[in-house]
Amino acid sequence: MKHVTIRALAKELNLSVSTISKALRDSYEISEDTKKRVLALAERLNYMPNPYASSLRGRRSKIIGVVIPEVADSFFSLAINGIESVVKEQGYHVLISLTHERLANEQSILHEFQGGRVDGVLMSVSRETVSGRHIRDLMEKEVPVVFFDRALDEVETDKVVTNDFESGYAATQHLISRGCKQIAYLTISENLSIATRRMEGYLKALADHQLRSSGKNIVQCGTDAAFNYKQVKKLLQRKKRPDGIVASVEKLATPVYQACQELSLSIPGDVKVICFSNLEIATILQPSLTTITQPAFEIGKTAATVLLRALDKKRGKPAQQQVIIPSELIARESSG
Amino acid sequence: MKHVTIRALAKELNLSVSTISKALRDSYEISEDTKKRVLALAERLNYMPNPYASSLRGRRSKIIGVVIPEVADSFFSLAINGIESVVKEQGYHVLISLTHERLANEQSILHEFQGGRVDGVLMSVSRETVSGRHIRDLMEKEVPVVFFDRALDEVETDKVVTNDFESGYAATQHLISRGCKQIAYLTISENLSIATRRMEGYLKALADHQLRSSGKNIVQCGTDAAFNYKQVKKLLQRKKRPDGIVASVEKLATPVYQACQELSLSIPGDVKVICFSNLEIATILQPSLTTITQPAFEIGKTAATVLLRALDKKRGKPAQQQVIIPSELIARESSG
DNA sequence: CTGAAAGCGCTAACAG
DNA sequence: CTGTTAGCGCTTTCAG
Repeated sequence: MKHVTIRALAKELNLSVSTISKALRDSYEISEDTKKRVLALAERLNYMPNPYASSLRGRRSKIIGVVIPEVADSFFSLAINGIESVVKEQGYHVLISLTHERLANEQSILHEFQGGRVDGVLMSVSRETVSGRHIRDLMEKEVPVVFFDRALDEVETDKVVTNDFESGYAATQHLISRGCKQIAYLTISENLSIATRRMEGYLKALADHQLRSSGKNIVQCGTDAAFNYKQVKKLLQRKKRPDGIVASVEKLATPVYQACQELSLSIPGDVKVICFSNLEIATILQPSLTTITQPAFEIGKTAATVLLRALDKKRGKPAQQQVIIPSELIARESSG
Repeated sequence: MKHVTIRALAKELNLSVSTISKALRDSYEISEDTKKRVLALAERLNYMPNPYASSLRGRRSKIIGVVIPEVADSFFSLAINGIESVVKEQGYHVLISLTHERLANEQSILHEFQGGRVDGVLMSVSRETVSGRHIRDLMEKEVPVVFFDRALDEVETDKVVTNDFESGYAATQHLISRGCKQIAYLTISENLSIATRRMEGYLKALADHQLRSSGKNIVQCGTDAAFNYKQVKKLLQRKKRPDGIVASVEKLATPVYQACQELSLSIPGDVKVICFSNLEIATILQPSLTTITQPAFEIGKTAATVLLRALDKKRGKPAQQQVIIPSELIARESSG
C-alpha cells in the first residue's frame, strides 16, 4: 500500500474529492451519513492528509522554527521541552536549526525560512549577532519572530527573557553578603545583551556596596573549554586572588571547579562561587553549587504561547510585548 | 514586500516560469546570459523557493523526523548535534518530536508522519515500546526508518547502536577488578532492549567471576526523581549493603551521590560507582565519576548518514545493516 | 447535500 | 535556447 490520497477515498466511495475533503473537515454541508462512511474508510485505509499540499493551499506549514546556538546545553534543552509542550497542543511541529554561535549560519537559516518553510520562529541569537537585518528581512515576509532568552534589543518584536540585570546584581550581592571583597566575573561575550546586562548588574552591585570594580576582574572566556580553563586558572593564580567568582554561564562551572581542585583552593573557603546554571547536577557537586537558575522550561513555554498568539491574529500586528520571567538564586554550599 | 514567487520573477524579466525554474536550477538548456539575469534578479528581490511547492511536486520534503523520548538528556542532545551536522550538509532539516517515553505519543507521531511530513525518520524508541506495528506501518509507506541507540529488535531496518552487552559486562568487571563482591544494578526499564542487554552483560560478568547474582540487587528505577532517590537510599540502607553500583542510565548518578552523602557513605570507600553517562561534568564531581561513555555524537552522525543513504537509493531496498559503535569506559575516582 | 473546477508555487515533459 | 502545459494533493468558491 502506497500513499492514500483523498482521491483514492473518493474513487472508493464514488464521491467527489471535494465531498471527501469537506467530510474530513467535518463541514456542515455534508450529511452525517456520508461523513460516517468517509471517516470509516479513512480509518480503515489509514489515510493521512499530505501536510504540504494543505500548506501550499493555505500557506501555513504548521511548523515552528526554533533557531538556537546549541542543543547540548541544559537551558536550551529545557526550553525546547517547554516549546514543544505548548506547540504540539495546537498541532504544530518543531524544526530545530542550530547556529553554533555563528552569525553566518543564523543568516542562512533565516534566509531559507523566507521561502515559507516555517510559520513562525522562536530564536535566541548567536553570540556574534549584533545587527538584526536578517531578522527583520524575515519578519517583513510576514513570518513572526519571537525572541527568547537572548534577544536583540534593536529588533522590535516580542521578547521573552529573564531578569538578567537583577540576576547579575543578586548574584554579586549574594557573594558580598557572604563577605567577598574581590569578586571576579567570568563572561563569554561582549555583545550579547543578556551577557552585558548581567555584567551591568554585577557592576552596579559592586558600586552600591562601595567595592571597586576593576577591568582585571572581568575575564573573557570563549567556546573552547581548554582556553576557558587556562583563563580561570590564571585568574586564580594571581597575587591578588579573587575571593568570589560570578560565572555568568553554565559551562564555566567546570573550569572553575577543576582549577580550584588543581590549585588546592577550597570552595567556599578560599573562593566562593556562584554560577548561572540549570544543571540538575549542581546539587551533587562537592561542594554543591550555588546557582542563578533560569526558568528555562517556562521561558520556552511562554515564548511559544506568544508566538502562537501572534500566528493567530496574524495581520493584527499586536503591540510587541516584553515578558520577563525572573530567575531564582539558589544558595548552596559553594557560596558558604 | 510579500512573497516573491517564481512567477513574479518571470513577469519582471518577460520570461516564462519554466525558464526561470530551469535557470535557478542551473539547467544546461538555459543560456548563460539568461541565467545571469535571473540569478541577479532573484538575489535582488531576495527570492527563496517555497519548499512545500517543491515537496508536493517531487514528494520529498527535505525534512528528517527525529523521534526521541526527551531532549533534556545529554545523550540525545549530543546525538542531535551529530544528526544535524550531517543532515544539513545535504540541505535537510531536522524536525524534533518527543515521545516523553510514552508509546501512545510515539504512535501518534509516526501516524502523522504517514501523511508525508518527513522524508525519513531517525528514532530511539520509548520505554514502553514493545511492538513495532506503528513503525512498520510507516515503513510500508516508503518512509525509511533508522533506529539509533534504542532499537526495536523486532523491526527489520537499519540500526546504529552501541555495544550495550559488552559495556554492561565491562562496567561490572571493572568493579569486580576493584574488589567489589556485592554489586547492585540500577535499571529503568524491563523491556527496552538496550537496558536488558546491559543487564545481561552485568549478569554474565557476575557469573564469569563466580559471583552470585540476586534479584534483590537489581533495582528498578523510573522517571520520577524522588522515587529513584528513595529506591537508591533503601538499597544503601540494607543490612547487606552493596559495595558496588552499576547505574545503567545517566540520570541515576544524582540519586546515588545524594544518597551516599545523606548516609555518610564514602565513594569509593564504602561503595564504588560506575554510571552510563555522557555528562561532561562527571569529571568535576567529587569524587569524579567513572563512566561508560557512549559515542553519542558519532551515533547520531552515523545514523543520519545511513538514513541519507537509504533516501538516496530509495527503492533500492539495500539490506538493512546494524552498525555498532563501541562505548568507552573511563575510569575515574568513584571506582577508586 | 454533492460535484466541478480553479489554483497554491513549483517542476518536468513536450513543443516550438 | 525558451515557452506551454499538466499536474503534485488539497481546499474552496461556485454551481447544481
